[in-house]
Amino acid sequence: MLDAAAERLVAQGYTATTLREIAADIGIKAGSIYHHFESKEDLFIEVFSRGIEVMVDAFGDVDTAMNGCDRKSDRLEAHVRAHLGALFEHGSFTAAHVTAFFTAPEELRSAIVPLRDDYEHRWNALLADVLPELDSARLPIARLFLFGAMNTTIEWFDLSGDLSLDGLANLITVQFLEGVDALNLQRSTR
Amino acid sequence: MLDAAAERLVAQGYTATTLREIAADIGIKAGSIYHHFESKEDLFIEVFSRGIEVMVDAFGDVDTAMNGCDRKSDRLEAHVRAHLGALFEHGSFTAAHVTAFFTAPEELRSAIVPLRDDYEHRWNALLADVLPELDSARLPIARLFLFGAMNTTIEWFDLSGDLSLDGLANLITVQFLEGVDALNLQRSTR
DNA sequence: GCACCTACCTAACGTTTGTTAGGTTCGCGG
DNA sequence: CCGCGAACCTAACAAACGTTAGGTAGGTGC
Repeated sequence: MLDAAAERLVAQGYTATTLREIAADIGIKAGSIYHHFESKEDLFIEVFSRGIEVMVDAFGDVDTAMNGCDRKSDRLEAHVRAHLGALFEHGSFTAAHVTAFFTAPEELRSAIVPLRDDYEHRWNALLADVLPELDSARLPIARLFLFGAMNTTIEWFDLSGDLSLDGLANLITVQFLEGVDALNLQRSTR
Repeated sequence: MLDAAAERLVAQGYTATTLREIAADIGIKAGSIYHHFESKEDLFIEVFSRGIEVMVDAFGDVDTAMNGCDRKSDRLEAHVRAHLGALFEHGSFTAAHVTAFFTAPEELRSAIVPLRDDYEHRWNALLADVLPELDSARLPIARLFLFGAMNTTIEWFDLSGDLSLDGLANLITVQFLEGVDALNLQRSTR
């Protein structure tokens, strides 16, 4: 049911997604939703929260797996890959969060913001470690650039296309670190 | 009235924006809108179209103004600046387009897609000229990275903050061309 | 002064929305 | 076999939506 809600969110946004649609998707009636959630807002708070949860979990997994990693660019790339994985490989929760969060009403958003901040702080810490020479005031901006590149992939990237998620993660990381000119050097990434 | 519609779009998305709200914003009643537009869809087609129009015009202005420009990175930066200008300095049409386009119904979107394609082709041509050494298959991806960085600025950039639009355009261009490490060298851009 | 057009209003229409109260079905524990 | 709670349904509610028909005020041209 949360899955169905997330998929509708991605396709239609918050207001256009009706409880009757979600109910029909899973074969029940709209009124029955209120046996599991107190309101529409309550249901979607859960969906958005899980979207962040997936991202945070993926981030944590990479952190432990990459514990003794020497090359910092590899660590960054692994985290980029994890973020993209959350977007494309773990259901629609994260995708729903990224695309539909700003279509939700204010009250709902403010309940989610603390979770978002937590995830952003992790990335800030990561970037501060990977790029120690970067001015700390400029660090959040660099993160926003990176987030922009990663999150807008939902609007165009196709999992079944020629480019794999690993390849995409590599492209984004290289482009982020060394600029667009370096893209050509990364040909044979699968 | 189109302005009011665009501002509502930015704040609430397509479905959550009602004709009664727009009417109230400009001091008329909802029914009166139908004297100017055939339907809600019709009204927002006009709004989205103007959003692209603003971008295309800004692009064209830079193209003529930068005609005899030698340094290609300067040309690119000027275009980035123009795109950001369309987002922040020319009303809410472009901002509405970027934030709310995917919240609109399919039929409306397909009426706008040709205009979008036109704008994207201009950017592809520009990037092919500025970055001749870049593999042409990778060029659209580079453009999408750049668009991602530029368009997500709506979610965080503040015109009244320390960073100016010129400075932001410079940061994005440098980051795009040379990578995140180069950001530190671009301090004193006001 | 008459006709006409533009811009707006009033008042309603049919539909859809989130939500609720009350009833039904089914399975498990005792 | 009984009781009970979880999961679901039915049927309706008020509110809000896009939309429409018909009417009104003011200005313009003849």
